[in-house]
Amino acid sequence: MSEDTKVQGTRERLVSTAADLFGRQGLSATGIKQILAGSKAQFSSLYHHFPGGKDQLAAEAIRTAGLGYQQFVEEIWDGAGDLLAGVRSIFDGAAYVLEATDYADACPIATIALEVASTNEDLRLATAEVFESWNRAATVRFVAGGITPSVARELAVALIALLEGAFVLSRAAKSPESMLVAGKTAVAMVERALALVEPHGG
Amino acid sequence: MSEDTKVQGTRERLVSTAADLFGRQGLSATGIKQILAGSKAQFSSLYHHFPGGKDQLAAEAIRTAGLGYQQFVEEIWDGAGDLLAGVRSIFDGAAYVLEATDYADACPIATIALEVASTNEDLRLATAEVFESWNRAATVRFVAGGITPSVARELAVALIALLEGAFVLSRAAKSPESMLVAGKTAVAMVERALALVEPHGG
DNA sequence: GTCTATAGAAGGATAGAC
DNA sequence: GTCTATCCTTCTATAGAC
Repeated sequence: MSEDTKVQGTRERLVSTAADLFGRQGLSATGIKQILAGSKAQFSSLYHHFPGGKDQLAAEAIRTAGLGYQQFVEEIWDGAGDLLAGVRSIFDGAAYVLEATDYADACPIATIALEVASTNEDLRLATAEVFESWNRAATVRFVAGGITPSVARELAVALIALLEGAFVLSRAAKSPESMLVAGKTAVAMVERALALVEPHGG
Repeated sequence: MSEDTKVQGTRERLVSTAADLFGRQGLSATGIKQILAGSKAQFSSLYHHFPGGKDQLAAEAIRTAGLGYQQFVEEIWDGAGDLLAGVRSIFDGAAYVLEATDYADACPIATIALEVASTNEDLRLATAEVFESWNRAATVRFVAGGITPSVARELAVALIALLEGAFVLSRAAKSPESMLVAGKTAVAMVERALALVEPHGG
């Protein structure tokens, strides 16, 4: 009867519900009661699992959702034929999810990141660590594709910036245009870098 | 003794203070009392000028700050030698402002845009209109540079996506890296488009 | 570990004197 | 138009019975 025998314990449901709500409407706009209702949990459960209250829950939601999104993207990347097809799939997939969820599901941590950047140092660090983890993962893939480490890092940063910016613009406009254009741009960028690796055709 | 004889009336101070706070910590995290304190105004002033309360003030703050940032960027662009130098200056300027303000001053409406995208249709539309206005202004400049309208539109979208995404990443990391890389990427993008316009050297 | 009840502060908004 | 005081709700967090 230990906790890990449960399919999804109260603690996991709290983190998952919190991450969803934080991603869609932000940290401050999401009340603890709303999280409890969505998790079908009680006050006592929350403060039992997270003595630090909302902030501790938020820190864990950021890390869990950030890692979850990274894994989601890496699976898409692995499923694609090559580096370039992977980049294309990431942006196409993001555009698809945006439309399918009426532009509610986007980057799980961007809203929190902007909210806390100047107001909560612990949470800011949590978001920074997530983005840095994404950067490292993308850089590794570009290096594996034969691109030099410094260029690979720049490609990774640019790719993530394009993705994050397109999330903002697409959600605001309720249109996939920005995400599709961002994808086209990212693909062109990576294509150019790869062309420098193998200037000889085929 | 009409309102416009004053240097900056209560109404203007309210909008300006609100825009600043919304941009730095978000809409939900910013209380009306905090806005009043920052504006040295009273409750009655706020509800006199904005019968619709916080939402009406937010809508006006979004439009005013959005237009203000557009003018700020357009002045930078005008001050630069050419199209390409303008793009470079925008990102360098953004990186400079980020560092100078300890990563507090970034896009004035991105935080709100993400907060309200799925929760407040009026405010979502206000943010969408601002971004569309930026898009049009940038597109016009690229077209004036000889780029075809459809490519110009894509360049504008990509430029703004890079800028917005870099704001998120740079604020989270408290580092200018993302903004500088985004600028480099934007410059390369525009360079390539211009090269197709005048393939002959000089 | 789970429930109810409630404290204590902060939120948005309004009333009414001046 | 400006000031003070206040209403009502919501928020986070805790207490205490079981």
